[in-house]
Amino acid sequence: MRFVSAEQVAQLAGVSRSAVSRTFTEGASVAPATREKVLKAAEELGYHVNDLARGVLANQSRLVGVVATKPEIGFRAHLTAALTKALIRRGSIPVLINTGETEEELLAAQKMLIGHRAEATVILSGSPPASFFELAQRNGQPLVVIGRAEPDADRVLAGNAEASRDAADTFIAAGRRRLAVIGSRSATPSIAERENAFVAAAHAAGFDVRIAHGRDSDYDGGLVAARTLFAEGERPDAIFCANDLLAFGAMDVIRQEFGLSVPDDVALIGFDDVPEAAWLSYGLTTFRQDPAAIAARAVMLLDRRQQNPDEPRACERVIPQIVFRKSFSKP
Amino acid sequence: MRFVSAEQVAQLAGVSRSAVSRTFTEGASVAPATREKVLKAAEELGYHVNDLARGVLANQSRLVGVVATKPEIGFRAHLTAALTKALIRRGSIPVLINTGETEEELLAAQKMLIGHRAEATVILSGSPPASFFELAQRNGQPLVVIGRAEPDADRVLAGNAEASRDAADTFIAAGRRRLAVIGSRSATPSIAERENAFVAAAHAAGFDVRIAHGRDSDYDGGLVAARTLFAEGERPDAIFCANDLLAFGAMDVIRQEFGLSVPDDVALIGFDDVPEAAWLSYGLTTFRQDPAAIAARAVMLLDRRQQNPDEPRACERVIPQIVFRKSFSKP
DNA sequence: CTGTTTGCTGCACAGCCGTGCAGACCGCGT
DNA sequence: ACGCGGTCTGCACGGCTGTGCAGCAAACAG
Repeated sequence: MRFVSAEQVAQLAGVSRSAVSRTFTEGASVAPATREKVLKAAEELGYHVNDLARGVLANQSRLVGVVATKPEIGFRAHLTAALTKALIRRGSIPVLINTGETEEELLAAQKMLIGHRAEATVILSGSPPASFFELAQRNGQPLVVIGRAEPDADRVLAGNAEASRDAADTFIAAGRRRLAVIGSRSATPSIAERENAFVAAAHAAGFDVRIAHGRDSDYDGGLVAARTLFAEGERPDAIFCANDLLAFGAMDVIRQEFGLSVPDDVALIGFDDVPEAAWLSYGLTTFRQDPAAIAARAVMLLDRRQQNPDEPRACERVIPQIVFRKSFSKP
Repeated sequence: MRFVSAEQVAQLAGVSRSAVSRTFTEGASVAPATREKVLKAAEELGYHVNDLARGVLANQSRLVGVVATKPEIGFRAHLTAALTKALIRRGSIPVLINTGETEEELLAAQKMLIGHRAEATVILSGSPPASFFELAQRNGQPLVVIGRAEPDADRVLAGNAEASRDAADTFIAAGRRRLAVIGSRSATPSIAERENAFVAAAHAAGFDVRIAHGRDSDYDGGLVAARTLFAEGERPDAIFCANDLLAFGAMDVIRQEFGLSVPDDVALIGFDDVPEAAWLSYGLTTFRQDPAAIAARAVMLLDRRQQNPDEPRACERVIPQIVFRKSFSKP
């Protein structure tokens, strides 16, 4: 099945193909009468300019790759959605590459994107190898990385360290003494940074921190980590969870399996503020990350990079704000 | 910033552009020696075939549009992820159009997709106007609709009616008598179908059904609907919720605001089986929909349609199976 | 009425690629 | 040495588009 081409429209309208092209080009010089004829013929045939061919000519495809692992989970789902929306509003075409963490898969995705001359790639997760950045650079493809301190690309970072320190200080100010932190073994850089910053801040204040890990940074990870924390050793009275999903898992174990009260026996703080954090069953105190704000920064970096390819790498920071709910009240 | 072109590779390798093209074309005839030279030059320059131009030539872009409203919410997040994964595996390039429900926005998205010669469009939500189908048809663009009985397109349907009838029968068989159903005012066809089928089945068995609606089919909608059900009138002892999110909201209101027990005072059944349904706080009995299975059917329909454009519209059904958890035990 | 300006139009080319076709070259048989 | 078959190669074209340039007609000024 063939799409309608400008040639066909030109024939029907009785003009040259150039006239058709000019009709659909902003600011080109066409007589109103011919323009009318062309538009009518186009309408009749259902013609739309072939943006692919236009892109080949102008050397810009308007495609932007969004690379994410498990884009359906937790905060990443919201970030992905916000990003695609922002890209569409900008006139770009978001290509969602839902890939595994494997290096090969990532490189295959990159080949696909470079093959289609994607104008830029935004990376939400996974740990791209050095060759990834090198190839992108050589093809002049701007790269924006979200949530990872990657010096070879523009990046948007959450204030993980600041927030985590804040969490530790607030726990301590509220009189909590037996601190713990829950992270995961398959930690993304963000998760690891939160965990480390919390531990460092607690140590700096003279407190020890028990550390527990789930397999992944999800609900099941929270279950597992909380069970190890409460099954033996000194039970914590305040736990900082590296993201909300971990916190939900932990909270459920604490309440349902150990019969303890949140926040009386154990205070909890999460990270991300996904909508579930406000659900009545949880009421999780957490650090709010605004996906729309992060997406806006990413798009801004993209714009800037495209206008000015040789500028030094930039880094945007979005500082999360704590939102107090039932799982830990303001001291 | 320019991408590397085949011309440049040809020059570096000291061959003609045709040789380069043939090197990267499956099944073309190139001498091993030249192939080697070309590959080496390509590697050195970081060359990748321009799939856009290739697409212009072959009249196929490999782009597939995925149109969804709020792709970050509930089951739709999982469906979107599964679909993009399936498309990538098939060698297609998923373009995620995250659009509002507005007719204009939908048509703008369609123009974008047709302009880029997307080979097909999969629609996950929204109610496209008739002109949408007409334009797609005229441009020979296959359309797959998920979860809506749209006669002008191939479609994948969940067995909403079967499942909802099953829910009613199971409630009744368990001795529940005061039935209710929770839907939403901004109902998608799926939600409405579930609601109606449940009511019809209950009526057929001689039972009345109280109906409550949230604004949207989400957690907040569940809160609002449950409050109206329990604030006045005869309190139900069994509620069928048109999706899991509604069920979570309803369950939280029933337990936390009215101090009732689920499942002792009120039994609940949801729909979708999102991961949260298995969380300890909820343990929701629900109908499992497998996003991967639905995605696979959608891709299958795509394949079939592309091979055989004139075949009559097809309809695939995926029947959900009930998963029993704490919120309502098997009678 | 004539010269000049203005506004459009069509031609041709550029930007990528795949591929039919004819010709070059190599190896081989006689 | 010469013809022949087969493999590869380069040329040129086709598939879409945007745009510089030259030419043409109309409008306008004198």
